[in-house]
Amino acid sequence: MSLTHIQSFIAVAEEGHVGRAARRLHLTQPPLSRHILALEDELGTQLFERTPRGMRLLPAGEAFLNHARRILAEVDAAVHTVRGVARGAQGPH
Amino acid sequence: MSLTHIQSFIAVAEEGHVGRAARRLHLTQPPLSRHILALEDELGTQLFERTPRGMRLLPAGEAFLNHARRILAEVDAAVHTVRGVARGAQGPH
DNA sequence: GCGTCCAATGCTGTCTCGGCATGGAGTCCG
DNA sequence: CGGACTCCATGCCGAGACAGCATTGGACGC
Repeated sequence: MSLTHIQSFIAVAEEGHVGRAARRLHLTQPPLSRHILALEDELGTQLFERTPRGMRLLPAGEAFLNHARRILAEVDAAVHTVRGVARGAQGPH
Repeated sequence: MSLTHIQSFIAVAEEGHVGRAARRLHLTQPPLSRHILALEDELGTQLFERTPRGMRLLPAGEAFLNHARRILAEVDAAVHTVRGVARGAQGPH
């Protein structure tokens, strides 16, 4: 499980389509497909239903999506907070 | 920025010592030291003060520690939630 | 000053990972 | 039917990342 995998998952969930998600992430389809498979393997359950049209979220996937977004948001908040603290402690003299 | 780096950061912050943190993570000291340096580089500020005794958190590091713990906790929650949903949707027939 | 203890760095082998090419399943239309 | 099309999955390979070993460099304490 890595932040990259989580990002890939969100993109696929939102696009419903591995190929489109790949373009959005400036990646190609095979590695992205493997990210999803790796996640499903690690979590021990399928997150998507494979349809001829693309990928549809399963209930487990819906649940994971909520957490996934929160994780990335928290990472983002961490970066901004730290930069703010650093600026505050060092910037204004 | 990766979950591994975040985990490394927490261990060093809690141990105040790269070597001890390395043992705790079943890792050696050099890669762990590089994890911290990579984080500091990415965040654009130092997180620790290097003392002859080890590593002491700077204010930016304290701020990051809070977020870091929340990130890992959220990841953990995600895993458990998904496993729970999968169990619920599949286990009881 | 010398031994000790710490993190940082140089280097190397291995493993990961992304991209290319291809496979295989399902669907639609003629 | 059958061929074309659209998906995701997989085999393969080369580049880059990363852990570990060995060593350096700096700071204390005696």
